[in-house]
Amino acid sequence: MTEDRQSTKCRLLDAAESLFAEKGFENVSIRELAAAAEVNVAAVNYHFQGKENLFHEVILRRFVIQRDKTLAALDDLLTETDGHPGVDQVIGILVRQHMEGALAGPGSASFLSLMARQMQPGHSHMAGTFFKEMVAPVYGSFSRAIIAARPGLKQEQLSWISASIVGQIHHFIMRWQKRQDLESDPESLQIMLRAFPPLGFSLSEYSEQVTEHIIRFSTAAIDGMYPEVTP
Amino acid sequence: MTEDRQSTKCRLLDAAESLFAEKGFENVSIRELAAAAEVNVAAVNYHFQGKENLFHEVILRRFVIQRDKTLAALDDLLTETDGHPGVDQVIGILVRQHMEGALAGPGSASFLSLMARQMQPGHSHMAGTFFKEMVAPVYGSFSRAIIAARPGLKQEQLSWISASIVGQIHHFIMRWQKRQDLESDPESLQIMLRAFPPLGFSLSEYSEQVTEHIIRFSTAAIDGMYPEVTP
DNA sequence: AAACACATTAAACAGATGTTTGAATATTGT
DNA sequence: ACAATATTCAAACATCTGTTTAATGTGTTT
Repeated sequence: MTEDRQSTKCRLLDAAESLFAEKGFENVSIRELAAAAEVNVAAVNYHFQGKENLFHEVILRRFVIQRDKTLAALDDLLTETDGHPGVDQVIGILVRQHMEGALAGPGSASFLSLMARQMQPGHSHMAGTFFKEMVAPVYGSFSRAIIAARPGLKQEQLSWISASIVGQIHHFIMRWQKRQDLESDPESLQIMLRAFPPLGFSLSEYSEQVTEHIIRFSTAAIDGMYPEVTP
Repeated sequence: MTEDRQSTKCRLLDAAESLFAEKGFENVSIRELAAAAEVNVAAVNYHFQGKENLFHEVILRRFVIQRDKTLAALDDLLTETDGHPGVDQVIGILVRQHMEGALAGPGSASFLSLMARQMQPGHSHMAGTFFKEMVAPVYGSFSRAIIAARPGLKQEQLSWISASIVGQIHHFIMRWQKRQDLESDPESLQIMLRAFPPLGFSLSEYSEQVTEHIIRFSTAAIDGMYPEVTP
């Protein structure tokens, strides 16, 4: 049946995404995967020709979703603002899209965990696809939006700015994920909360606060480094 | 012999640090480790009571070195400036210490690679030690130095600022490491270089440019968000 | 020199790993 | 309804994993 044919493949992809994000590629056995997806152990080799390939398809699928969502959101902003968005609005979209994809998704922490693992040595075969399909389009669209907001900015200045912004985003996401890991170690958790109080709130509050901070921090930096030339 | 007793242990630690940073904990077998260190396979269990423990000792050793270097550098700055450093100087020290530790070390990419792996799920038992021995002291000293530079800043504002700075540092280091991985894939490398030209330079030039950018970006942000109250 | 604790060694261990097999079952096209 | 194709399944495969063993070597102490 056509529906079932996708069913096992799809159940495998879902289970894999969740498990890989949670425990890491090397720490998930095919048998564990098969059990979680309620399929036979041979299914992963039958449908994906190996564990490695399954991993590739998992992150590719998630990347495409994330990319399209971000591109659409940037597009919407440009039309809504008649091509003249604010820097804060553009940055806000980038932050929110990443936060949602990383902390909301099915299984709570899927996208950025996967991406972090993808970034590790040993998985560099996927790096090419990742840059071509994910980084390049999103970065291009983001750059155009920022330039629409600040026509004076040069390409190289933009490279630095976006790197600083993305770096902050990933770091704040990582902090939340680490916070979750430390639930089992109350003493360490307390130390972490003392050093970074915002982690004491709920996920949605944390997301809001982080978003607002990155926007304020980054726009202030941009304004300070490259003052807007308003005639 | 006393000298040799340390020799195998030390060779094992060195080999482990390099291999773990390069390939990741799970992707290095004890036999591989033993071969690299030119010791017997049983040595790691004899001296470290297991692979996991060896990993702990490896990152603990590196963390202590890194922590002490950073604390000393911050201390020096405070005495040199009679307790009144500039924000840019304080940030500069944090950035430079991280860049050196991450990109210079023996085996080229040791410290931050290890730290990134340590941050992964499954190694949370070390997270407690990490926060108590590494994050807390460095963050405390860094905070005091920043407050010495900007007496008006509140603790919570400091939390956000330092998170943004550390996030940038880690991200720029990660970019350089990923750039190295892509040497074998010229096409992807070219895409990466087009999106982020600074990676086209040498490591030392990259470090300098990154340091300068983070300092400028972050001080501009701080100045913009929390204007200095100069009477 | 004998006794001692420590270190190194090659070999073996038990278990988990990814993958393959070949038969059984289900789905499809005609 | 029948043949052809696609999928599922339990079992077996070879290999690699971390760890242990028991024997041998090494330097120090008595």
